[in-house]
Formats: sequence, structure tokens, C-alpha cells
Amino acid sequence: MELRTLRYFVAVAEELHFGRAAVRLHMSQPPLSRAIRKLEHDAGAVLFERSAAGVTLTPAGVVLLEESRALLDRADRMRVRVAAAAGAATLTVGILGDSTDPGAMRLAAAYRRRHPGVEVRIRETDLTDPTCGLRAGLVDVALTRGPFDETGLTVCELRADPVGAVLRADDPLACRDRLTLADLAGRRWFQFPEGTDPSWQSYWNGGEPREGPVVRAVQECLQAVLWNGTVGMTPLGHDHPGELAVVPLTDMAPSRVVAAWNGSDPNPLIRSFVRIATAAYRD
Amino acid sequence: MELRTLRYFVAVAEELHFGRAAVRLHMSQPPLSRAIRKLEHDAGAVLFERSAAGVTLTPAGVVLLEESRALLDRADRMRVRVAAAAGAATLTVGILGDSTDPGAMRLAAAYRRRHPGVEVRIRETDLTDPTCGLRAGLVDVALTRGPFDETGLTVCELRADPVGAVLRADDPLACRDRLTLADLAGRRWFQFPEGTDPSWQSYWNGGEPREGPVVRAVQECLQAVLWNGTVGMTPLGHDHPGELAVVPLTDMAPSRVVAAWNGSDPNPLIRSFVRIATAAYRD
DNA sequence: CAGCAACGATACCCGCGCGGTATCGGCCTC
DNA sequence: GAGGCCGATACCGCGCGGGTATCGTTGCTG
Repeated sequence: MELRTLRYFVAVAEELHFGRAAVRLHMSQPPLSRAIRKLEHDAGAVLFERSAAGVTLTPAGVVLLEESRALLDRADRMRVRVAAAAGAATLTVGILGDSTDPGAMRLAAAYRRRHPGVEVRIRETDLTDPTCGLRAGLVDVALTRGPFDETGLTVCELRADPVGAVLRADDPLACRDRLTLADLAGRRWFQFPEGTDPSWQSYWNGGEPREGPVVRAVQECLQAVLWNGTVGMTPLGHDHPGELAVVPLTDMAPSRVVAAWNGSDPNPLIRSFVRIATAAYRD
Repeated sequence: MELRTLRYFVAVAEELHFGRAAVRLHMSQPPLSRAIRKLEHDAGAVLFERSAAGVTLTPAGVVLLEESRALLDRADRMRVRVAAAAGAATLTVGILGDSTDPGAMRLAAAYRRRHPGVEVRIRETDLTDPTCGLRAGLVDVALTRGPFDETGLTVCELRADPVGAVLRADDPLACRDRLTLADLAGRRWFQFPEGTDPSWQSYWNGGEPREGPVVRAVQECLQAVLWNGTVGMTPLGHDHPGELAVVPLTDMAPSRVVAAWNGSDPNPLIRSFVRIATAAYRD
């Protein structure tokens, strides 16, 4: 009955579905089933009722879920407390600047609340650096969007947003309910400055080289659309001024919201941050 | 940072000595050293100061020790709570009857205090069954002494007591400060009834067949010594009537106080019991 | 000062556990 | 009754966590 196993159990107990829990845990379903069986054996109690109707918790499972959450929570705080005692009591979070995602600040606040002893610093960067200063060592963890060059980094997906084209409201295509990249052929797209991560640049240009004004921040993008008829893309689900229209693009891979950090194994402060972020973005 | 690793850490932190901690954990020293190093790496903090003078805890180590104890304690209670929720809320403890070891009852009391939801039943047996009814399925766990046939059981040593010969106070050998089995050659030793575990019988007869009165309980043994001049052995460190003398035997293997249970993996109630027992007997 | 004992670290080996893919079997839907 | 969904099972390969043997440092001792 190790902590890892309890994390598996909590995932299954929350999803009430082995397949989905396995996805959440970034593993395949059979080892998860086996781990739960072993847990049931170790605990000497059946934890789930597997029936055709679905998976439900037994009374023993309910008790274990409650206790496991408390235990894992405590273990997580412990890690951070130890790291803080060792002197690493500051966490610098990089956020993609002018972010249209309001979750980021709330997340930082939640982390502060959970680990009062840790000083959290926020560093916002413009759109020219999708790693938010991770590569330069300016931040411990980046809360950003893909894609970007991940060599030497570890990336954890938090959510995947479909993207849409941003058009002026009076654009002929603005009234369409969906578009493909082909519909936008020949348009001017906004560009990022020289030296920007190529895969990032390429993604937001729909996969091919384009012409257009160079921008550095979200506001500049929007202005470029309004004033010059440039097009661009943005994740769906965020608010934009009324003069702009966002039309879903059906042939674009979704934009992944990710947490990223240097190296492979995060320090406890980062680990806890990612954990909280994962849970926060799940809702 | 799994629970097993934290148990390792607590052992080292309490012993402040890798070798002794390894003994306590029933493992060898190198894997333990490696596990602690890995833990230090995962925690991102040095936990021990290794110097020629010995091993000491760093501030981060102190924090981790405190947190680990709380976490392991909670995990232990969790197991028992889950088992209880699944219906297994009774633990029957077998104790070697007329036990001269006062720890047993106190241990049961401690367990009751720790797990109020679990009903603890005590079953005392006489000296004819060193497994205290374990084989017959009458008890879940036996708190007893070795040696006995361990096939199908799991045995966990709690303590090892040197043994001494029990003699009448006016015996010529009673004034000696130590004896060997050879000194007792030709004496009558008390015997256990037919069918008693052979290795148990053999041990308390000093390794060879003897003649003498058949006894079933400790009191009978003592009476046999007092009235018939029979000799026998007893663990050192317990009180006996003034008419009896106990002289250490230098060539007898110590008598092992053990906890034992059926099968290989104990249910959570038994596991917790053994854990508490191990800690209690360490003092 | 040489020799030794104590103790943690290192090197290396081996078997088991855990995670993977492929497939099965029961049950529901259409 | 065919297909799909979902958990269980079978089987495989690798890495981790155990083991033994040995080293390096330190401090005590004759």
C-alpha cells in the first residue's frame, strides 16, 4: 500500500471508470486494474463493485478514498515543507503574458494558500517566448501553451483547447460557423520576431510560412486584426472585443495548455504546483 | 517518496546508524544507504550529516522525520479503518499462557487504545502449544516464544532473551553465576505432553531427550522444581519466588519472543498489531 | 606509526514487480 | 446477432530494489 498505488486508487474512485482513470494517470488500463486488485488484496477488502452498469465504491472504498486523499495531501505538503526547510522556499512561475487564461492567477493564489511558507513569484512574458524564461533559468516552472522545443524540459499537459481564427467582425468569413486553413489562404497572418521558437511560430501560422506584421503581445495581435485585416488564431472559450469574431478551425490540432520545468524530475515545490494545476484545470 | 522509503528513513533517523537501521529493517546496509540517497535526491534536500563522528539529522531531516512519523501513523490507522469498514473488526491474539512476560497485556491495551473500533480478544494457552492456537485457526496472531514448526506461518522476532536454568535455591549449583548444559547432565527435566511441537520440546530440554514429570503450565514447572528437584529453563529477566534460583546458561541459544500469523501476508489488523509490538518491545 | 576495526559508499549481479501490448469475455445497444 | 464498450487476463521486457563483495576514510590502539 504505497502512495503511488493510493494515487491510482483515488483516480479510479473519482472517475469511477478504469479507462479514464488510466488516461488521467498517463498509463494504460491493464496495469491499473492489476494495481487496484493488488491494493484490494493488501487491504483485505473489496474496494470497487464492478458491474455492467459501471464501477461503484464499496463502503470500504469510501473510507479508503477519504483517508487516501488526506494522506496524499499530507504527503504533498510534507515534501514542500522539507524543501522549504532545506532553503528552497521560493517558487518562480512563468506565465505567458497578457494571458487570456484567467486560471493562472487563481492557481498561484491557491498555491500560496496551500503552502503559506513558500514565496511565489509571478513572471509574465510576452508571446515571443513560450517557455516564459524557463530556458534562461528565470523561472522554476512555466504555465504556458505549446508547442515549443521541449528538449531538456519536461512538459505536462493540463488542458487542450480547440483553436479558432480571429477575424474582424465585418470579414466575409466571420459569419461562418467553422473554417479550415484553406479558407484563409492568401491572408496576412501576424508574425513573431526573429528568433522565436520555430514550432511555436509555425503552429500559430497554421503550419506554413506567412507574411504579416510582427507582434509581441496579445493586444498587438488583436490590434493587427482590427486595423490591418490580418488574421490569426486564438484558443476558443475566451472573451474578445465585439469587433472581433472567432470562428473554430476544424483542421488545427488543439492548443495544449501545459506546465513545464527544466530537467526531468521536478523539485517538490514544482511537483506540488503541477499537481495543484492539474487538479485545477480538470474542472 | 513512497511509504516504504519513509519507513527506511525513520529507522535511520531513529538509530542514527545505517547498519543498525538495516538490521531493524531486516535488510542489508547498502540498499538502505542507496534508498536514503535517492530519498535525499527526490526531496531535493540533504537529510543526514555523515561525518566520522556519526550520523546526524539536518534541519530538513528533522522536519521530514516529524512529518514521516505522522504520515506513517496515519497510513497504519487507515489500513485498519478500511479493514474494519470491510467487516474484519475483530482481532484475536493468542498469548502463551501464564506468561511471565508482562508486556503482552500492555501491548493489547495499547492496540485497543490505538484502534478503538477494533475488538481485541485475548486467548491464553498453556505451554503445550507454542503457536497459541494459530494452527487451529483459533487466533489471528500469536504473541509467543520460539522455537516451533514455522511451516505455513510467518514469524517476526520481537526480542531475544538469554535463558537460564531454574533450580531450587538449595541446589549445589544455585550459587554459581553461570552454567552450561553439561553441568546439568543426569538431572530430571520437566517434559511436555505427547504431541507437543518437537522443536519446542527439544529446545526447553536443552537439545536432548530427558526424563522427568510432564507439565502443562508455568506454575506446574515451578512446582516440579520445588518439590522434585527437577530442573528446567526460563528466560532471564523475570521474577521468580525466592525459593528458586535462575542461573544463566552460557551455551543455550536465546529464547526468541515472536509474533506469528498464518500465511505470508498479514491482514491490516495483524500488520498494525505486529508494528506496535515491534516498537513496544524495542524499549 | 602500523595495524585494525568500524562504518558508510561503491560496484556489480540477479530476480521480481510494474508497465507495456494483444486479446478475451461479458454485457448492452441497435 | 453483430458490434462496441469496458474490465480482466496473458504474456513480455526492463528497471528497480534487493543481495554480496569490496573499497575508502577515520579513529583507536598496541
